[in-house]
Formats: sequence, structure tokens, C-alpha cells
Amino acid sequence: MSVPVEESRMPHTAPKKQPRSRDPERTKAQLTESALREFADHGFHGARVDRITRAVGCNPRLLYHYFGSKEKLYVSVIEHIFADIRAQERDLQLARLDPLSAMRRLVEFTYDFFDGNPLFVKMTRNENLLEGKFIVQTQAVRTSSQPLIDAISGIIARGRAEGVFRHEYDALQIYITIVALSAHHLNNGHTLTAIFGVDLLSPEWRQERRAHSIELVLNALTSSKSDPV
Amino acid sequence: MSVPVEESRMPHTAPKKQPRSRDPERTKAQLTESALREFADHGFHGARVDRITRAVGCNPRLLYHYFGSKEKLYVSVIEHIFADIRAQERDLQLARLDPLSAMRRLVEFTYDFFDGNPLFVKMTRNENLLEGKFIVQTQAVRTSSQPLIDAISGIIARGRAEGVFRHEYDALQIYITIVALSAHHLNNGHTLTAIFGVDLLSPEWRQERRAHSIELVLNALTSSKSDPV
DNA sequence: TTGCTAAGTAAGTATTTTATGAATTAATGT
DNA sequence: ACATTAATTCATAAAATACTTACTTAGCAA
Repeated sequence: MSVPVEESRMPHTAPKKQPRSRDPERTKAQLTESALREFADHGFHGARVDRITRAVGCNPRLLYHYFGSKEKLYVSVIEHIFADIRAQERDLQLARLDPLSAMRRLVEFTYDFFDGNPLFVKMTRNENLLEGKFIVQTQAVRTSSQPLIDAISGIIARGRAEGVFRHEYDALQIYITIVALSAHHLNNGHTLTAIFGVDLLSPEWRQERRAHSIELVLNALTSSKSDPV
Repeated sequence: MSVPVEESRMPHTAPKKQPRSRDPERTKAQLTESALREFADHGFHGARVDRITRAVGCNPRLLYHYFGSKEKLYVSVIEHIFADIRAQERDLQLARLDPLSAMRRLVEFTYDFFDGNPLFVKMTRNENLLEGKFIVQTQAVRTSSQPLIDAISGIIARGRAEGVFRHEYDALQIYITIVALSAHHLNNGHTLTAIFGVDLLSPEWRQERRAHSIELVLNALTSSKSDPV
């Protein structure tokens, strides 16, 4: 009748844990990947090194062997995820398009980037909670955001010259605006959903949001100065 | 010659800590205030109950005496800070103004609210990091965001009817847009500042941002459908 | 005055969590 | 085969941290 108490407490202990095959590159990559998910989902302070290593299935000691500390692991993750975005932006080729098409494409690209990279959005949020403590240390970030701003300046100038754009906005302001339109509902999806009773994170709403963002930016640029009725 | 080692370690120990005067309301209020700052600055997981009580100058036990747990204290703070905003919105009186003025006033009000309430912005960020875990529990939040959306709908409809607005946007989309324009640079100020090398949190930039946001929304609404050049 | 209630204090404990020293074992070159 | 290096494991230190137990005392009503 008596059942061993121990059994219920350790239900998943593999009888013979066969040792992990040795592959430092794989292990490091897996840890980075796992850490990214953990930091994104829980923030730096909420993240647990234990969960990170458990998800990989390796010994906690390995994390310290390869990364040194929780902080250094976090920095590594930040650098890793910020490295991607700039590369993508380079392929936009905005100068080749007419101003209206170029602006449309920029908004579409920006929207789709944030929509398709929730982990980037979450890491950014967390980094801001930490007041940018770590991002300022990284080199990869500072690299060339200027080309993008210059490209936008060019689009606006050309649009003005050709007469399709009736207003001249500052390039950085416009870019921040595009980012804001693309990302704010992702950053604040849960509170906004709670407040308005509409699921702003649903695919349907996001689709509408995409169309709205494009339309709004283009309409703002092409508008005529509020002429009297 | 020999200096007591202890002295350097406890430089500020008040010789005789006179007991705290008894005032439960004041204590509770001070704890809420202190907790708000702590949660806003460090997030739920980063916040330390020790720091919260130390800032108040009371015994840690009191926090549990009045609030029960760190979580319950957090919920109390969330409810407290979300209670304010809706009240303010009520006084807007948008229906009395002509459509253009009403929309301008809405953008101005929204911008100024976020700009002037950094703790609200930070608590919102943190609540979203926690996936809205706590905000969904609170009653105060769900209260009447519909009147605001209805008011915006009304403005847009009137603007269309009067011919000042050439485009018809969904009211919720427009409101999310206004919030996004107003708050995104505050939410992401540190990363954006690091990336673009411009301090987006400086008073000057925020002033420009305010003008830009107003202009952009009004231009988008009053624009003519991209007529050929 | 007396005695009760609750505000406040002192001093913890239990637990979680990050981090390490040292042993072990696999892979690799000679 | 052997030695060397480094990848991995084991066991546990060390610190932080949320929360409690047990107690003291101020304020107040009868």
C-alpha cells in the first residue's frame, strides 16, 4: 500500500542522465538564445539564470564559464539583437524610388520589422527600464543611424521639390513618428487592451494598424495647408 | 592611532532613534508614494521592499502590516496612479469646440499628460512587461474609456460633415496614434538617444516633438486625397 | 486609572538566487 | 597510447531578499 514519497517529488528525473556532448559553439548559441527569451519575457531582474540553463538543458556552471555573469550575458544578448536591425535597413534602397513610394516603403518596412520582431521590442523596453545602462556600452548600436536619417531627409526634400509633399518635416521627427506608430501598441498592448477592451495584439487589429500608419504618414506629407472652407 | 573599523561602515547611525509617531494614514500614504517611485524606477522585480521602507524611514514590518505583500502593494500603486487620468479626461469638453480646435486640444492634452506624468509612463511600461497581469484585476481602469472614443468619433464625423476633414479615420486608431506620438519617445528615450545621438528627453526636443505631433495629426486629417501634380 | 487595540520595533528565518572551486570526462594532436 | 586542453559536472558557498515571530508602547475609550 505504501507508496514511496520521494517518487511524487521527483517525477521527471531521467534515470541515467547521459552527459552532454561537447560543443562549445552550440552551447554558447543555445544559452544566448535561451537568455534572449528569458530576458525578453521577464526583464533583467525578473530573469532567472536557472531557467535559462534549464531550458538549454545544461549545467548552470556553463553559463558562468562562457559569459562570466548574468550582466555580461545580458550585454551579449543586447549586442546580438541590435546587430540585426541596421543590416536590414541598408537594403532598403530608398533613393531609387519616387518620394511617395519611398516613404510608403519606409513605413511598411519599419512597421513590419517591429511587428515581426517581438523579442527586439521587448528587449528595447527592458533596456529603457534600465535607463539604457547597457546599450550605451555597446559599439554595434552607434553604427550608422545617420545614413537612414540622411535618406529620409533626401526623400522629404525631393518630395517638396517635386510638389508631391506639401509639408516639410524634420527627418528625425518623422522617423520617430513612424517608429511610434509601428511600435507603441506592441509596447503597450496589454494596458491598452485592458483599457479599451479591444485586443490590440490580435492579427486583425495589427493589420488595420499597418494600413492606418501608412495612410496617416502619407496623408500628413501630401496635405495642403489647411485652406479655408 | 588605531581608528575603530566599525565607524567607517556605519557612518550615519543615529545615536538614539526616536520612535516613529503614530499616524497610520500618513504611513500608508508615504509607503504608497515611496513604492510608486521604487516600482517606477526599477520595475516590479527590480524594486526592493527594503528600499521602499527605508525611504519612508519606517520598519519593513509596517509594509506587511498595511499591504500584506509586495504584490498587493504593487496593485495598490497601479490602482492609485490609473485613477487620476480618466478624471482629467472628463474635463476636456471637446464637443463644444469646432472639429479642428477640438482635435488640436485633444493632442495637446494627451501630449502634456504623458509629458507631465513620467511615473504613469513608467508604471505602464512595467505593467506591460508583466503582460498586464495586475491591471486586468483592477476595476478603476475599465471605467469608461468609451466616452472618450465616442467624443473622438464625434469630432471626426463633424469635421467630415463640415468639410474641414478630408479623411475619415477610425476613432480608436486615431487615439492610439496620438498616444503613440506623445509617449513613444518617453518610453524609449534611452535607446533612441543612444542610437541617434540626440537627447530625446531634453526639454527642447520634447517641445519640438509637441509641435510636430499636433501638426502631423491635423495635417493628416485636413489633407486632400493625393491629387496629381 | 486601567486595560484594550493597533501602530510600531527588533531581530530574526526560510528561501531563493547568483556565483565558484575543484573534480571529471570528452576531444584532439602527437 | 599518452598527454594536454578545455568542456562539463558536482557540490556548495555567499549573498540577497521577501516575509515573520514575538514583543513594546502609544493612544484612547470606559
